[in-house]
Amino acid sequence: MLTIGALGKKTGTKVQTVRYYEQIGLMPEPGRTEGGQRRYGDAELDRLSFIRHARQLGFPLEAIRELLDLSDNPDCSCAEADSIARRQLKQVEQRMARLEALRTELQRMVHECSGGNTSECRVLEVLRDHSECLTNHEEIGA
Amino acid sequence: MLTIGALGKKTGTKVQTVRYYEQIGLMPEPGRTEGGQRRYGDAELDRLSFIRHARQLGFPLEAIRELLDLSDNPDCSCAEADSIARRQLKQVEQRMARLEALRTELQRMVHECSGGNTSECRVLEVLRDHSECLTNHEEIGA
DNA sequence: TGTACATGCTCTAGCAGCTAGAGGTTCAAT
DNA sequence: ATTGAACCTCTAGCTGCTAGAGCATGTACA
Repeated sequence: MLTIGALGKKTGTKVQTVRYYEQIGLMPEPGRTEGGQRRYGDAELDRLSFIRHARQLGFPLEAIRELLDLSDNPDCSCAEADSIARRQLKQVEQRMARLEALRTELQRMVHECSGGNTSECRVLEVLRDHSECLTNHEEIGA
Repeated sequence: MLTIGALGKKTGTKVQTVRYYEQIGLMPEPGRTEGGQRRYGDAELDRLSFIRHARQLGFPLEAIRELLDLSDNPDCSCAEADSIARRQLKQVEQRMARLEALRTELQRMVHECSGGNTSECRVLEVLRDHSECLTNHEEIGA
């Protein structure tokens, strides 16, 4: 039986995060000691490992919830899990493409900066005038 | 003189967002009509364009605050603006490297999935067992 | 001049996915 | 019995917005 701290250590999860997962229903309510402390077994360890691994791959918690459901029903078709993964892959590819464009623009800004004072700083100039940009980087935040 | 809605339209910013920028001190308090509605001039238009452009390039609001300060003092050395841009470039490059690793892993998951039921789904298997991963993707969220 | 109605106002709460802290309790070792 | 680390709950905060309630203003048209 593991304490919440031990569970956290084994999975690389902060204690608060484990409790948070419980709160939003991603982790089950565990057993408790007489004094009210959480104790975890192997099933919970596996589940949390699954969650953390999926998080490392960038899956949002809602997708992980679905994946856990699928994983709990071994007779379901795996098509759905596959489509969740494909969706995630697509997102990653989109973000990469966007970052690529940003990198190009930032490199250009930085390389052209000659080091005078701010009145002739290329970095600030480019920010002031969007038309100086070569690439499209319309959407914010992706 | 522009209403907040017109300003938003010109810069691709939602009205709420403009007010938010004012609230956190990134945009100045504008003049008001007798009835209390905000009215903006060209200086504010330029400032908001600057902010939005920097956001599109992924700069966090705090960095933008610094860049605006620098931009307001044309005699300062541009070294600082340069270093902010370099920092941002570095972050973009780090994120790209991370996404690259994730993409590889997700591609592998997806390509190996043969389409049976979930008990033998590669997607779920990989998530269950981290040791199946080829790449390191330790940190979450980057 | 009246009236419709788009747009404006403030205030509060919510999103993801945690993280940190206050103030108090339990557990395990000595 | 006592210490001290680790646990408990609860609340609030982070980034960068976004949405909605409930009301006021501004403008165009008849």
